[in-house]
Amino acid sequence: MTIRVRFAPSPTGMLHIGNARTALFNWLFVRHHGGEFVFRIEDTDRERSTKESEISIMEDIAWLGLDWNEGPDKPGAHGPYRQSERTSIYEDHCSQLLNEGKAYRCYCTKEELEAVKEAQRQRKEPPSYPGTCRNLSPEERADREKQGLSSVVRLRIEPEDILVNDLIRGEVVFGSHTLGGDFVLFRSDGGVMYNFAVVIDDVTMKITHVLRGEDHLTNTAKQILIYRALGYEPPQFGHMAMILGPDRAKLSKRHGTVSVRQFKDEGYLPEALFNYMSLLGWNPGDEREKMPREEILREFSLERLTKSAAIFDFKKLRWMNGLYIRDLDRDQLFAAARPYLPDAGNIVAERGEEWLKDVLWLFRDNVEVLTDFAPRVGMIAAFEAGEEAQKLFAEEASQQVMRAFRDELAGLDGAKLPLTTEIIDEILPRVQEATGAKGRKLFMPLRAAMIGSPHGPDIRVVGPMLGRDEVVRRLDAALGV
RNA sequence: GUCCCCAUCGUCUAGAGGCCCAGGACAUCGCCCUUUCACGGCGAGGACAGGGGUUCGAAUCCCCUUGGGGACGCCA
Repeated sequence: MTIRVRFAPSPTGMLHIGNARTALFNWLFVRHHGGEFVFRIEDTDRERSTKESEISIMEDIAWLGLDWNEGPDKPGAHGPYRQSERTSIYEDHCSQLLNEGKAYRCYCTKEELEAVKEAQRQRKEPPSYPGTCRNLSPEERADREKQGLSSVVRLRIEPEDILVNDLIRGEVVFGSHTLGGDFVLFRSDGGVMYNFAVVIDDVTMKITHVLRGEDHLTNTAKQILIYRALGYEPPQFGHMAMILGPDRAKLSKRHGTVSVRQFKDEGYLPEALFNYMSLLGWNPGDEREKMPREEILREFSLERLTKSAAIFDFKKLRWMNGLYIRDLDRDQLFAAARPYLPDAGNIVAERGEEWLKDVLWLFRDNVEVLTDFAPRVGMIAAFEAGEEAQKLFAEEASQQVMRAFRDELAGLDGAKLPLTTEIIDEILPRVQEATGAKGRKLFMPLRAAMIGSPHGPDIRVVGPMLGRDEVVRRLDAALGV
């Protein structure tokens, strides 16, 4: 039997990093075993679901390098793949349960239910549906229907222990009485409830393995009851540990960057995010951390999943992203960084693409995310002196160094141009001798004048990139000429 | 409150009874490389939550306590 997994987000916002990791692990598992990946959209909440987020979620999953065999955009044998298009399937199953007496209609109002719940809270009892409409006689039911009362459909639960045989957690037992009573399958407005839709979808889509977050563990008990009522065989379940924020609470917006789109916008590489996420709750069993996609895929196994929740370490992700940036060759770096340079168009028009590539290459060791390039490139391309540079310029010693260097350059024999590293190496000792400045006293003012910051790349390399005239111009500017 | 899950450095983790007075990585600090910053290299500090068992021997198995998380919707 081929293994089939699914990723089933609800399109109510950007792809969250927790969901992305769920998708990633499903993908790793199924691709490792040569199975099929189903993309399903859980849009039964019509209020909050939007087409835009459906699209953006699929884009982001694809950006991460994950692919799927069936989905809203890839019709297959088990569609449709949007829950909003499957209502008749749910309704049929619901009628079946109603006819068999395994489910029943409940006419309680929200107010009545809320009052019951409140009373239970007062008594420090767990909230639970009291079963008011559980054993309505046919007459009572007809009476309520005649009154035009709206109803929900509830599943009839009997006292029993429900065993969840979890791939990751082992055997977990739930008493059915802890589930909050007969739960709702269909809303009074005719909308299907999550747990019911999921079961029917997973069955009809022939899903064999359900890998999801641990927050669904209690749902699993309910879902097993539904499988049983419907007479279906449940799939294998595996509940993965959660990802937490630095405060140990479920990772959410207030922790900062939590959507894949945001990470992309902030200049993270999909390879880095892929690698980092795969290490949250999984590891290859040895000391490897930076692993290419294929290697992770090859070695992935459910047995190596961690059971405890992991705190998302933004710093470590940044570090790893820096590693991946340094893996890029000159052209790849240019392609990757260009979208993050607001001025790229002008710079290329003015100095050419090769020049920009040189600059990016020069800064690649100083950078952790792609957005780090912009300010650096900006300084060198447009020469905006930063605060530290300004301070240096004000010093008399710096002025002397800059003036001496400027005069040397300005007086350069035309035959010696264009400016090269060798020429600068000839000039530097003379400047040093003339001013008595050496070490950082010598280099920092010159660098600040050239790129706008006392820190950064070797001026012996930057000089030739800018050219003699431009360097002189910048020195003049720094000297206040 | 009830139910469920989890528990090794600040963080991610290795560890499936002796190889562990616990290894790696991020972060932090120091040194080296570098006429700057970074990269890179080397090094330091830093953990088996507590208590009972089981065993010749426990980070590893069992129990309790504590701590953390999750779930208790006519949301998904």
